Amino acid sequence: MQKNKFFFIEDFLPYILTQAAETVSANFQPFYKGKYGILRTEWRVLFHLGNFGQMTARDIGINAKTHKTKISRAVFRLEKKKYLKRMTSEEDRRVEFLSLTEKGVAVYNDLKKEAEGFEKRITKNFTESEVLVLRKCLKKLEANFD
Amino acid sequence: MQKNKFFFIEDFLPYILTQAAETVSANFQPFYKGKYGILRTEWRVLFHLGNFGQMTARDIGINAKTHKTKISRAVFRLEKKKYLKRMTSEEDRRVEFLSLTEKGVAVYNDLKKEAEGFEKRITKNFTESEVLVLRKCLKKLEANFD
DNA sequence: ATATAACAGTTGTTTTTGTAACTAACAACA
DNA sequence: TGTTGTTAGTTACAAAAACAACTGTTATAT
Repeated sequence: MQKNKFFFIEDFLPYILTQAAETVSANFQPFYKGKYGILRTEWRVLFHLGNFGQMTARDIGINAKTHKTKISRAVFRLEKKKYLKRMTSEEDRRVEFLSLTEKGVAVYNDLKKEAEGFEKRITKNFTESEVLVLRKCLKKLEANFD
Repeated sequence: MQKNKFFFIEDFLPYILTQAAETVSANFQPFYKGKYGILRTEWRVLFHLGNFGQMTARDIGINAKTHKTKISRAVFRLEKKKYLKRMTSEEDRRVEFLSLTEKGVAVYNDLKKEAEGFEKRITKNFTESEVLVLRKCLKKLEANFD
C-alpha cells in the first residue's frame, strides 16, 4: 500500500486475509457446530459429498486441500453420527466410496440454506462488482501457489 | 445423490476465503517458523510490538482479536527466546508493559523484510485496483461483525 | 472501611491438530 | 512367482488450541 512507506501489520495482506477469514469462520461456526455438533472439516466433507455426490476420502482431501488424517477423522465422526456411509470399491479394496445417508442429506440441505443466508448477509453491503473482484482475487491468491 | 445446481461449495465465500487464507498462511509460515521457530501468535505479538512499540498483552489481544491465553503463552515463549521483555506498571500492578529486546527488534526487522517481499510476491499478478478492492472488501467483511 | 465485582494475566484440563509410522492392497518389473 | 515401491486409509504420539477455573490487583458501592 502506497499510503505509507513503513510497514504496518494492519495493511499486511496475509494478516488481514487471515483475520477476515477467522472472523467470518467464527461467526459461521455456530450454524454447524451449534446446531449439529460437527467441526469445520466435517462440514467440508459433508458439503463435498452433498455437492458432488459419491467421493473417496482421497479426492475430498485433494479438492479441499486437507490432510488425509483430518479427512479420516472427519469421516469417522460423520459415520458415527450416521450422516455418511462407506462402500468398499470392488476393483480396488483400498478405496472406499463415501456418500451421505438420508439423514446426512437432510442435514446438508438444512446447512446449505444456512450457508446461502449467511453469505447473503455478510455481503449485503457489497456491490456486485466488489463481490466479483473479491472472489477473483481469492482464487488468484490460491492459484499463485499451485 | 441429487446434485444441487444452486449451491457450490467452491463459490461459497466463507469457504474460498478460508482456503485462500490457509494457503497463504501455510506458505508464509516457513519464514518465521522455519527461520526462528516461532508460531503464528508469536509472530503476531512480535509484529504488534515491533509496529506499535510498548503494549500490554490485553491490548495486543484486543487488536489482534486473539484470546488472552493464547497471547499469554506467546508472550512467555517470546520472553524465553529473549525477544521480549516485561515491565510491571507502577500505577496498576496487574498490568505488564511488553516491549522487544534488541534481539527481538533484530528478528522483527528481518521478518519485516520477509513480509514485505512475500506480500509483493503474492500480489505480483494483481492490478493496483484489485489489491485496493481486495483490502477494502476484507476490512468490510470484518467490520460487518463489529 | 469492607464487601463485591471487575480486570490482567496465568495455569490446568480437555479437545483438536500435526506428523510420522503403520496396515492392507495393488502395481511394476526382474 | 518374488521383490520392491506406491497408494488409501488408520492409528499413535506429540504439539497446539479451546475453555474454564484460578491468582492477585484495582474499582465500585454500600
